[in-house]
Amino acid sequence: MKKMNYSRQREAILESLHNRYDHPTAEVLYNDIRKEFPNISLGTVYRNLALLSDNGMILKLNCGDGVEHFDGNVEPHIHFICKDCGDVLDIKMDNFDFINTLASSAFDGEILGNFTYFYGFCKKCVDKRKNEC
Amino acid sequence: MKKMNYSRQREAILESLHNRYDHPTAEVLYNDIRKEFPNISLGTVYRNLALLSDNGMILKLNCGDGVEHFDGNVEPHIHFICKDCGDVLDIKMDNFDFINTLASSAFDGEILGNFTYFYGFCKKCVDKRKNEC
DNA sequence: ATTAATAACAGTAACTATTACTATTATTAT
DNA sequence: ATAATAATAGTAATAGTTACTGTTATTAAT
Repeated sequence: MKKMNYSRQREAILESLHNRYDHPTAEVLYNDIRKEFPNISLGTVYRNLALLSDNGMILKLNCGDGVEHFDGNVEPHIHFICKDCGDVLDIKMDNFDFINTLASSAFDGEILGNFTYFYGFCKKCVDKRKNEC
Repeated sequence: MKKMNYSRQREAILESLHNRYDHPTAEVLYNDIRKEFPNISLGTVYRNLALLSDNGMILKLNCGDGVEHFDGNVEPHIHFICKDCGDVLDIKMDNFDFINTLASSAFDGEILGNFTYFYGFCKKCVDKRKNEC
């Protein structure tokens, strides 16, 4: 692990990530952190997100929208993507890695794991739709 | 569905996709098709891939490497990504959408489905590693 | 078969997300 | 306090993708 000096910007990025629930993109974090550090540069945000995820302190997520999302919660958990608002939320469900065994027996190679995202409508958007009717 | 006139370029793209097993990117398809149509433009490849996937004739895959991959097989099936060579292969396994039910009971919203990718080493790369030892 | 309407094209420019570069500033160990 | 260097802001560069433009190909109607 490369030596890391303390930096206030990096601390703010990590803190912002820990205070959120929606697994933001670099751009979203950048706009959030600019309230506290108006001069922070987008490059700093990207560089620190890369450092933090390389060191296992945050997760980098590919949610299928072509943009990187970040997660301050490194405990194993599952992600849900809202088709309506695009938010990425956590699902605290039991581990289902037994599907790896199902896949192994149908595949001629070595299965190490899976990435799985659930999608649908989050509570917020389900309620919004109800109110529109 | 928007009106589509016949085009030789589009036919070649679809045919190339049907003849492959590795779920290529637009760039890879472009280089493949240039053997037959040396003047085809990358924009034409992208435009046709978008048209074909909008019309349900091919699949657009987000495999987590930040680049779009395409699949000429629209039958429901599962994908595997090789950590070594990057190839995206099919797994013909039983449907495991019962995990949606597991997720639903742990989530306060509406679960419609999941995307799942398995990863590991494909047969080709497992064999390559054996030979290196 | 000709023609008119327009879909598709090649080539290029523009755009978006991300990474790399550079001169300056901040942190840390001595 | 100082020296070494990590981190920064600001900017330039890159990669993947989409949009634009004038020309060509396809189609449907005469």
